[in-house]
Amino acid sequence: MGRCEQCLIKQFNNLNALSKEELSRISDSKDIHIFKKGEVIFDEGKFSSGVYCIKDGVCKLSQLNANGKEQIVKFSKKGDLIGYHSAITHEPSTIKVTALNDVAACYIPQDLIKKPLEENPKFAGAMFKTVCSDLKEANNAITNISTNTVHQRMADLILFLKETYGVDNNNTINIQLSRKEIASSVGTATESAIRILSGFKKDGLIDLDGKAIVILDEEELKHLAEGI
Amino acid sequence: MGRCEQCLIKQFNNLNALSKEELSRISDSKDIHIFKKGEVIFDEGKFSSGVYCIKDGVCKLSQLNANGKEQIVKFSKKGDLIGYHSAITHEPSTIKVTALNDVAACYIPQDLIKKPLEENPKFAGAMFKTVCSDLKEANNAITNISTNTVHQRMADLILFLKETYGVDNNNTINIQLSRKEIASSVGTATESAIRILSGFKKDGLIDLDGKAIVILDEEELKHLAEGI
DNA sequence: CTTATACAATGACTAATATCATACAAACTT
DNA sequence: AAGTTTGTATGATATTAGTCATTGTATAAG
Repeated sequence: MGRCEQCLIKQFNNLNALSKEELSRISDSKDIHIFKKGEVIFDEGKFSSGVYCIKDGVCKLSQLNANGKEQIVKFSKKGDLIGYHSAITHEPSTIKVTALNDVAACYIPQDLIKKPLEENPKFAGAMFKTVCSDLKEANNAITNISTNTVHQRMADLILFLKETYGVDNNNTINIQLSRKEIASSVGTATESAIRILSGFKKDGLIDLDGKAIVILDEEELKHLAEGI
Repeated sequence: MGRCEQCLIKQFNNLNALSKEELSRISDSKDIHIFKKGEVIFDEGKFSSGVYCIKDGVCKLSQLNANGKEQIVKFSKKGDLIGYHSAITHEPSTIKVTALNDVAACYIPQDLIKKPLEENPKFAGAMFKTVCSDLKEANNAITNISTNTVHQRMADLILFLKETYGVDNNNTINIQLSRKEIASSVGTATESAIRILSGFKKDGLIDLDGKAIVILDEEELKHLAEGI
């Protein structure tokens, strides 16, 4: 198994703020896991004894409301550290993390994150900025959901997915979500999500091939997202 | 002007994790401000060169969407540190902070916060946990707004205001918001907010006297908030 | 290969919420 | 005090989005 010291993933996260010794200690204890599409990595309400560093694949971070309706609050990116909140505060996790495709992730026992967080100001500062940035995004999501229409948010999601996961040379977005997941991210009913996607296709904004979404008219999607 | 070392407000925030020296340095440079009701303390898009420690009064933290519609993302509590994100990252503020009543706040130049954040692990850790907690709340708000009805969110807001700011011996909530602000917090149109409040009054859940809200049936409000 | 199960699509209908219009009351202005 | 602006309230209507029902279509399981 590869060593953290050589791992290129840490270019994408805060682990590159760690010292050689700290990294080496993590490397000695870490454990690589492969999660199959659909597998739950962390569950809401459970305690986590460590943190996952996402090497490959994409996860959804979601919450259930009182009626069991799911809301996706975030999609992970390569390098994301997952589950640090619960590991640090010793509170049960408030989010559920599920693999959207096959995910390779390194499990890091909580102590090896907590210690540098207390002792390494560079790492602590980087983590602090990351959480601040997540908070900023969450606030934007609140404003987006409550002041924009479902159409706008759908256009916004499509653009976000392109921005975050890229497209192939066919302009097909490099991540496939079910209609239900799209609905849970936008914050609408599955049928509404399907209808809006069909509408976008009819209007020539996108093309749909099963779960694959092809972007045809990015400019118009941007206009839509801005409510013009 | 009082010294931070003696200030009781820091029982409510992370400044009590600072050393005597750090506190003393802040005390030497701090500056107490009084903001009148309605005054803007920080504006969205502006850079902030420091942090405010709220001693007294309540602020709303809000964002404007593309069409100029306001969304309140948070209400401040006594002791809250406001504006640290912008001060630390040197990015323009993504939120606007407005006094909802007369607010007394101590201005602390950013360096006196940034330095302890880098050098004092206890303070850094406390701040980290605070942001994590804010993030958790923001995620809950996302789920709440997109999966619950306006009625539920209104009941939820009323209970939150009671919980956070308390009631007098008449069961009147100790903070007064305009109907527009209530709507901006719940994420609905002002008319809808007014209609729902009138409905709650008609159903004997609350009483309304101008901007004052009297809680009459807390149990039923809780049921409503949970969607029962 | 066939059956079972989950997912996608669409129509019909209903419910929730926003918008527009108007009236009145309260709070400032001059 | 009269006028102006801002906030509150409510009805009528339009729009949006959710729910229920049905059909077709993949995908998985036996």
